[in-house]
Amino acid sequence: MEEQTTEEKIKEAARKVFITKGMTGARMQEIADLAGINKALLHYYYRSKEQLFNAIFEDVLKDMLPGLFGIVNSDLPLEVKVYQLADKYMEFFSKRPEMPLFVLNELQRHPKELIERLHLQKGIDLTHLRNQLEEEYQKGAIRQISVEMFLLNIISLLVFPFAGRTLFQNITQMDDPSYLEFQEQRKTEVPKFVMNALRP
Amino acid sequence: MEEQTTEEKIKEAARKVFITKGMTGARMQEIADLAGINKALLHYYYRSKEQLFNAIFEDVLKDMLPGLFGIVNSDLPLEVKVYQLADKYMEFFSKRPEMPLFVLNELQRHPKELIERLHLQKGIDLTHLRNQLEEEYQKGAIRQISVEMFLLNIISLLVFPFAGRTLFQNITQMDDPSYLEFQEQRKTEVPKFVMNALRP
DNA sequence: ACAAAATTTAACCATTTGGTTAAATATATC
DNA sequence: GATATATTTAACCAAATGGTTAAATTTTGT
Repeated sequence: MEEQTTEEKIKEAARKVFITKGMTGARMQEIADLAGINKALLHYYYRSKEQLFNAIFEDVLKDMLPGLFGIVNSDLPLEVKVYQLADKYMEFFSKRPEMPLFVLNELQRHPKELIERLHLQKGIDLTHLRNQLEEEYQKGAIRQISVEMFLLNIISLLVFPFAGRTLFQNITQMDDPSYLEFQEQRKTEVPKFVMNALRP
Repeated sequence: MEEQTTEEKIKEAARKVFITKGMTGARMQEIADLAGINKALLHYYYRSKEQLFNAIFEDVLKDMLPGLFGIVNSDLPLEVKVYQLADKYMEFFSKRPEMPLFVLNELQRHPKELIERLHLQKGIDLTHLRNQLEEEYQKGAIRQISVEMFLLNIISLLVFPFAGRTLFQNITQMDDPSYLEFQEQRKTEVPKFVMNALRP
């Protein structure tokens, strides 16, 4: 049936608890319970909450970011790239709706330690995308825009709807099924919106 | 000099601590210290941490949302509205950079109690903006777009850069001064981007 | 000056929490 | 079957934390 190692059970449980409760809100006991083991064994695998959290957080980031870099630095035409980014990321976060908020949150609350130690610190090479935007601009295909502006706009449009879901649903009085459908629409609407905005 | 009542000192301190540490991360002792009083007096004013938190959270929301409703439901032309929203909200959050993440976070972590009790539950009437978008579309001034799509796009573009600042700065290796300048640019770039995207 | 309200002091309490320990038991490995 | 590793049990600890209490002191309003 399930060939799940104890460490995997721990990681899965820890991930769930940390992501839903945050580092400060998470309880070691709850993680142990969810993993179906006891606290002693939990500490047998990870000496401290901090250590466990760091392991999980690194996993989460490794899960979340490389895909972004991959598409961004691919040789796809700009428009295809935008559509693929939207599709891939909305698909990804649809299965992990609380992940964005969790990451943003922990990143803002423990900036130094987390960032500097996590392999994250190198950033992503934006040269390729920068050139691509410049070329499209020279061709007259799009208006001028900096990589940073372009990237942040896309990321905002893709990620915020997950992080801000509760707020937005409340403002608009949208129920859950409607919001799911809405998000499904956005997989194509966001790229359309972005490409439209880029027209000269 | 400073005519600050004890309750004001408490609220100011609690606000700071809650916003930077979150409900679970905040400590009553820290709030008392920051307010320049002692724990006994803190409990003399607010019987429990939860009560204090609720008071603060309600304040924060009242601070944050009505302005949005105001502009959205005003009689301004669409384009002016978009520019004003951007300017007002980026100005507002520039002075309270951690507020968005705090609100999103607490809202997601205690949905029922917070939402249902806070006067928030009524939502905002979108009829006016919906009509405005429809009229502009009939005039051929913009392409067709739902209020929800329009609103969420704007909010995403305005709010995410604050909530996701750490992540984005790390991805792009942008330093603090650059990011401030970048945000300043966005006050006009975001409305431009949105209005561009709306062209038929 | 007097009473009421605000504030401090300081000790105290119960609970939660991360973490430890040691012995017992089960499981795998050789 | 012996040995090492994994897991449980259960008791325990120290620190942190939210909260209380009662008495003393200060401030304020009348």
